Amino acid sequence: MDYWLVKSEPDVFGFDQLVADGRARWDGVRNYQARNNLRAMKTGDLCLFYHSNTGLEIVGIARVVREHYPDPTAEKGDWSAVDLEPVKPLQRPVPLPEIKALPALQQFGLVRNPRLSVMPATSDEFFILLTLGQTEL
DNA sequence: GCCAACGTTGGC
DNA sequence: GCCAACGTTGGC
Repeated sequence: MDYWLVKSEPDVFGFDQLVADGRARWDGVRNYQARNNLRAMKTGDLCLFYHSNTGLEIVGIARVVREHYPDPTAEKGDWSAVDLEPVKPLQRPVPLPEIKALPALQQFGLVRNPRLSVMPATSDEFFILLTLGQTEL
C-alpha cells in the first residue's frame, strides 16, 4: 500500500464534488513527474486530497479504484489517468502553513516542491497528516 | 494581480 | 547538449 497527495482547485473540482459524484477520473495531468506518480499508483492506494489556489488545505482522503490508463483528454502525447473514489473528508482540514511549520514534514512534497500536482507521501507523513486532521481510517 | 519557482522549448 | 526565453503553476 502506497500513499499519495493529489491537488485540485476546489473551484474546478473539489472534494465535495468527488463525494457527490462517487468516483472521478483523475485526468489532465501534463507534467511528467506527476504522470509517473499516477502510473505508480495501485488499486487501493490512498490519496490525501489537497485544495490548491483557494482553501490551501488538505480536506479529505480518496482511494485509487482504477490503475493508470491512457488519458482520454490528451490529444497528443503520452499521458495517463487513474480513477479515484472518496473515502472520507478530514474531520479537520489541515492548512498549508501548518504543514510547512512542522519539522516532521519538511521533506514532504508540498513543502519541497509546491508545484507538483501528484506526489508520493510516506506512511509516516500520511498518518501525521491524518492525526492533524483528527481523522482515522 | 504579482511574482517566484520550476518545466519545457528551441536556437546555437 | 547547453542555456536563454518563455509559459505555467500556485502561494501570497
